[in-house]
Amino acid sequence: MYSFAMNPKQASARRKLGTSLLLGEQLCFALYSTMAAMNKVYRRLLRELGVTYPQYLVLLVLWERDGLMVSEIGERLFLDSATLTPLLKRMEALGLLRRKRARDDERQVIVSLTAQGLEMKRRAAAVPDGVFCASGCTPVELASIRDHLLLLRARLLKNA
Amino acid sequence: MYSFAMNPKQASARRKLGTSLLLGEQLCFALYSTMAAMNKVYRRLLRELGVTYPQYLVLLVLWERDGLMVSEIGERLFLDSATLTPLLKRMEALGLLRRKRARDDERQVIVSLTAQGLEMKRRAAAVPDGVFCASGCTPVELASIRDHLLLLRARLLKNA
DNA sequence: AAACTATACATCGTGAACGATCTAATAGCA
DNA sequence: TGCTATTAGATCGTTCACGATGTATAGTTT
Repeated sequence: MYSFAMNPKQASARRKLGTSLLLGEQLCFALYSTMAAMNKVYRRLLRELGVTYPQYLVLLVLWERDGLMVSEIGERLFLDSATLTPLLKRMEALGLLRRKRARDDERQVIVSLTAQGLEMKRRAAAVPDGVFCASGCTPVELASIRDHLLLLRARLLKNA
Repeated sequence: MYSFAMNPKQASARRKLGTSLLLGEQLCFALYSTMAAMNKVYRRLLRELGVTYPQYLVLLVLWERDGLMVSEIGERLFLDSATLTPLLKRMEALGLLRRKRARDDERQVIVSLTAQGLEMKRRAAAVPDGVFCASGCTPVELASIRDHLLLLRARLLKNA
């Protein structure tokens, strides 16, 4: 017993353009709800490590390259200081990293891993495999979705 | 000047499995950051309507079918009452909808659009078009990504 | 009827996300 | 030297998201 604003013909025309007001047809809701489902999987996997997904992302960045400025972490994760500062403080309280002002430019806060933060990389090795299993997709499928998303992201940021 | 834990050969083997610890290769981060970019586009488009993206999702659901229970809205959006109750209260305060207990079963709260909430559908017609333009993708591309994501979402929820 | 279970929401606490605004430090320049 | 602009973070207020828990109602069992 649904009430549509458009008649079926109009709706079909809009569907072809990908611009429907129907929830089930929107790419963005697919993105939103898939992200939520993915988050649920990660939460379960990360619980034993004691970190959240955004915190795990910060660790990924620092495992690739340690001793970054807050803004450099932000560039990689598309987050600004309003989000990162409290997040990093929580991680510092957990003993995963240290934050200290650079001597040569005291505006900068350098973030570096503690021994505990480094050691966690070993324990986190199982996480991507767990996600891979939960996804039930082939590596080729996953890579294909990923590359399409990255293309979409680039276009969205250009037009944002 | 990056420091990898794995040598290139190991990394390549893992890449093939889609289970790398490298940020740039993870589907999940592509999802996460693309969602954030999409959110940015929506925020701009929805600002003149005075609603947030999750509020817009609730409107989409109610425009398709009015007078739903809180839990029915939650099923469609994959959200629970802890998220929806305050969100719906804010929307009620904005005058977009009404919440009232069902007479026959007083556990249920029935959510129905006000005239203002219904009328907003007309003004929101431009939103999907705006997103479509910002995406810079063809309708076929968008539908393809969407369908891949929905498949992934179904598998993730099954294994969550 | 009393006791139990399930359902439908509400509440609480924590952790993001981000626009807007603030402060301190640095850089550029006359 | 001063003046301004820029940069790097921090802070504030609002909104989501969700696990855990509470509460009232409804249904079911004994």
